Amino acid sequence: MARVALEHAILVSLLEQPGSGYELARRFDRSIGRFWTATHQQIYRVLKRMEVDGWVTGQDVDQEGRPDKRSYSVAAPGRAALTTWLREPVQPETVRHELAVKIRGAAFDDAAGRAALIAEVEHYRADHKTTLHRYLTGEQRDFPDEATLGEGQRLQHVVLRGGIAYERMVLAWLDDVLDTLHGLGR
Amino acid sequence: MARVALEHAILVSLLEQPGSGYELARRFDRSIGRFWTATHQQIYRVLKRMEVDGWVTGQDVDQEGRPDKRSYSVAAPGRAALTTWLREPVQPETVRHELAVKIRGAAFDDAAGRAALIAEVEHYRADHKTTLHRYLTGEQRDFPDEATLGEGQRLQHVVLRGGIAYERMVLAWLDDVLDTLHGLGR
DNA sequence: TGATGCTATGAAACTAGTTGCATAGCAAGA
DNA sequence: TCTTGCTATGCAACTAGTTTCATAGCATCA
Repeated sequence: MARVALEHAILVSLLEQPGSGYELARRFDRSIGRFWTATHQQIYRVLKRMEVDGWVTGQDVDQEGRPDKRSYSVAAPGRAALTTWLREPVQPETVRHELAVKIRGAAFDDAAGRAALIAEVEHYRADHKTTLHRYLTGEQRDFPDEATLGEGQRLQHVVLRGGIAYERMVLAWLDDVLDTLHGLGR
Repeated sequence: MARVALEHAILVSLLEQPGSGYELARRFDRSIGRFWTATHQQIYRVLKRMEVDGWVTGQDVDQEGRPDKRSYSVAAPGRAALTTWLREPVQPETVRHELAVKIRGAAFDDAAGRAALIAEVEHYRADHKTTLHRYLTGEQRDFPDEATLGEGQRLQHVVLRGGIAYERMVLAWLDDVLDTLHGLGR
C-alpha cells in the first residue's frame, strides 16, 4: 500500500468537486467507494492535517435548512503533492478477502457450518448484484454518450467500467462457489 | 474488515498444513496471497499472541543444513475460535485500489504525467500477467483431475479459480484503461 | 412536545499494519 | 576468507484504520 494514499484520494475527489468532510464520506461510500473506502472519522482527521499542511483550504459555509458545514478545496501545494505522487510507481494491491478465507476454512467445519456458509455466500451475492445495478444505473446517468465526454469524464468512466467488470466477475465466481459447496454433500 | 481476521487466515493455513512463521509468510506471498497478504513481522507477532492464547502450539524443530525453526499447529481452542468466526456474517471487502485513484488523478496532470501513467499501467499489467501464469501453472500441478480431489482440495481449487478470474478481469480492464489513455491525446 | 432521522463534526481509545533495523545459521561460489 | 543469498526470528517506532461515544442543527411527523 502506498504511504498516506488516503490524502491523495481526497485530493482527487476535491479536485473533481470541492466539498465538506461529510460530502467526501458519502462519495467514499458511493462513487469513490468503487476504489477506496474510508470512514468519516478518518476523513475528518486527515482533512485537518491536510489543512494544517496547506494542501487544502477550508471555509465555513452557512446553509439554510441544515447545519453549517466546512467546505474544502485544493490549494497549490496540495496539487503539487498530488502530481509528485501520481508519478511514483504504483504499489501492488493488498488483497484481504475474508470470504475466500472462510471458503477454505469450510474444509474444517461440519455440515451445519457448510449450510451457514452457503447462506452467507448467497447474501454476499445479493449485495454484489445490488452494487452492479447501482453502477450500471450510474453509468447510464453519468456517461450516456462517450463521444461528448471530456477527458476527466472518460477517465472516471473507465474506472467505473473496472468496477462493473469486477462485480460481474465476482457474481460469476460466486455461482461457481455455490456449485462447489452444493457439490460437496454428494 | 472483520476483527482480527489475520488470526483466522493463519488458523486455516495451519490446519491445511502446520508450519513455521517463515513458512506462513511465504505461503501468504504465494497460495494464501491470492486472498490475504501479511508481512513476516505481523505473522510472527500474531503467532506469539495466538500461542499465548492457546490457539496454537509451537515446538522447536532442529533442521540440518539450515537454521532451526519453530513449527506451529492448531490446538483445540484455536479450532473452536475458527468455527465461531466461520459462522459470523461476512464483512464486505474493503477496497483500496491505488491505480484507480491515479487514473482519475490523471485528469489533473499534464501530458508528461499521462505518459508516465501509461508506462506504470503497462508495468502493472505485466505483473498481473505473471501472476495469472503462476496461478494457471499451480492449477495444473495441484488440481489436475477434479474427480479425484478431496473436499478440502475442491474448496482450495474454487478459491484459486476466483484468483484466476480476478487476474483475467484485471488484464482485460487494463487493456481498456490503456485504450482510454491513448485515446485522450487525440 | 417528543420521537425519528438525516446532516454535520469531532474526541478518545484502541487495533491493525508498515517500515526500518538487527541478529544469526548455513551453503555455495569467487 | 569474503561475499552473496536464502532461511529464520524478532524489536521498536511509526502510520493507518476502526470503534465507540458525544454533540448539535434542523425537518418531519405523530
